[in-house]
Amino acid sequence: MFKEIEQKKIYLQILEQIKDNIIEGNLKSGDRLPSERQWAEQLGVSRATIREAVRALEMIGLVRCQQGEGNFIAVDYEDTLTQPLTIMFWLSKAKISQIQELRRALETESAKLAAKHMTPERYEKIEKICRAIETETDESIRAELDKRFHYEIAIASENIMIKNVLLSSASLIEALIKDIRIAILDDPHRGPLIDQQHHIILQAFQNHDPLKAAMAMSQHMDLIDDFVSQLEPDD
Amino acid sequence: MFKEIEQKKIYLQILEQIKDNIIEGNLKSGDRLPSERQWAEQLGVSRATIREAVRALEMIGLVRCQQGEGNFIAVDYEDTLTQPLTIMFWLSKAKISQIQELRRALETESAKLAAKHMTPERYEKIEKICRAIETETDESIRAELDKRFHYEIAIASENIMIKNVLLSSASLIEALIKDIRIAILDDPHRGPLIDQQHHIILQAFQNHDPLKAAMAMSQHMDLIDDFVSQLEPDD
DNA sequence: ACAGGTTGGTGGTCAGACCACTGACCAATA
DNA sequence: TATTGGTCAGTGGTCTGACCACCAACCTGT
Repeated sequence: MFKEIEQKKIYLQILEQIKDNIIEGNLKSGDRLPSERQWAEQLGVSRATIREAVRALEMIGLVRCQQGEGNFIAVDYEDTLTQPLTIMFWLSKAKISQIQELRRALETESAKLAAKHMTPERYEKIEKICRAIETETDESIRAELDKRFHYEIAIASENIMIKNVLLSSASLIEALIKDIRIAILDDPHRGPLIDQQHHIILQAFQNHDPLKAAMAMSQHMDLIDDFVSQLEPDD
Repeated sequence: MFKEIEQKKIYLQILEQIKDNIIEGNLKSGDRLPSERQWAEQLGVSRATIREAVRALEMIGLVRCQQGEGNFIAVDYEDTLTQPLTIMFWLSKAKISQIQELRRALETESAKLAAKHMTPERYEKIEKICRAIETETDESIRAELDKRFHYEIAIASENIMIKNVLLSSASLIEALIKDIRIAILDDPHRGPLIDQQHHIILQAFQNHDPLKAAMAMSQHMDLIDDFVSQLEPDD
């Protein structure tokens, strides 16, 4: 008979407005938001309310706050999920191996899509990184290159959702196991094997063979699985 | 020589405290937080600051705020990612097919892990849902059962990270395409095919065959892929 | 031309106030 | 007695106005 009257919290309304403005193109990465005082006046709300909205937006990585300078739309949304994912990890008392399984799922799908959409330019870029890994001797640089290898594949997947979730989970793992890449790359048993696996993945890319790329990446992930389960035995 | 002095924003310090308290077991799902006034006094900060922290926590689904009642730790963290994922989707102007690809990656891995860890009790539960789907005629109930089918598999995967990301992306898709399940299930061509696919998945579970489960689920996802790409043609 | 301080604007925090809402208690009523 | 409706204390939601720390840009005297 009577409709329920529902008053959305103001900060959610502000979020809506920002979303709409971004979709319409009025607001884009790096843009500066109105100053809090000015904005509050425009919207007819108090500064405290604006600040609550800004705080919520900052939490999910959409807004970057710089004291004395202003509030800005984030330059990229890659880290939008890192914070929430980290929280979720702690709260649900998950184990590192579970994130690794998550990463495996995304990494293989990412490789699959990358093989599907691979372009000569991107292939060359990734292959160059691969070659650099083989010749580099400094372990921390090798680790950095390995990171870029996966990063470029994620880009080449042309799926921004997978890319972002993948990067977030990867950085969560790295935050939990400091220098995990170095530890894995540096093992003399694994080193050559990794280079070989990289080559198989590359080859799958070159042949636009999604299935083979996925399988190769999955085997590549096995290495990391082993490493993780080794330092985090099953209960 | 000298370390940079960094004054973390207060709301981040509060987040840290909550995290620690949860990890130590002092704070658990559904628990009530101190009232804002009381809490502010305890921590020696103003209520506005407390509120900014609460707002940030609410945004990522960790805290539920009920006017006149109090602030509570969320009963589950399943929705921790839904909001950020939704924002990310809008901001990066992603396409629905990209979320679907994300979901595919997680759904197949979820099935794989579920087959690995399947117990008789869980199998029975899932099989029961499957049978109910076949006999049910009301399409909206069928859709609800289908949702539970996937939900139980996610639970059976025993990977809470994958489960939560999966559920978030699934609910994002459903938010974007209202009644997508009904639309897919209701197609007379697809109906029997779906039941058949469910059976294959079940069988893989029964045989503890991760690979087969993953493949079956992947084929199951093909159906949804088709549906999505049909109403969202490539650019 | 330049090193110095000044100044206006920004976000960060605070204190105190009022409103809307909830739940529990209690009195009046049928 | 059982139900209704009011009261009240406590909660989150919002507002106001103030002060601080910080930054960038503009002076200003050398």
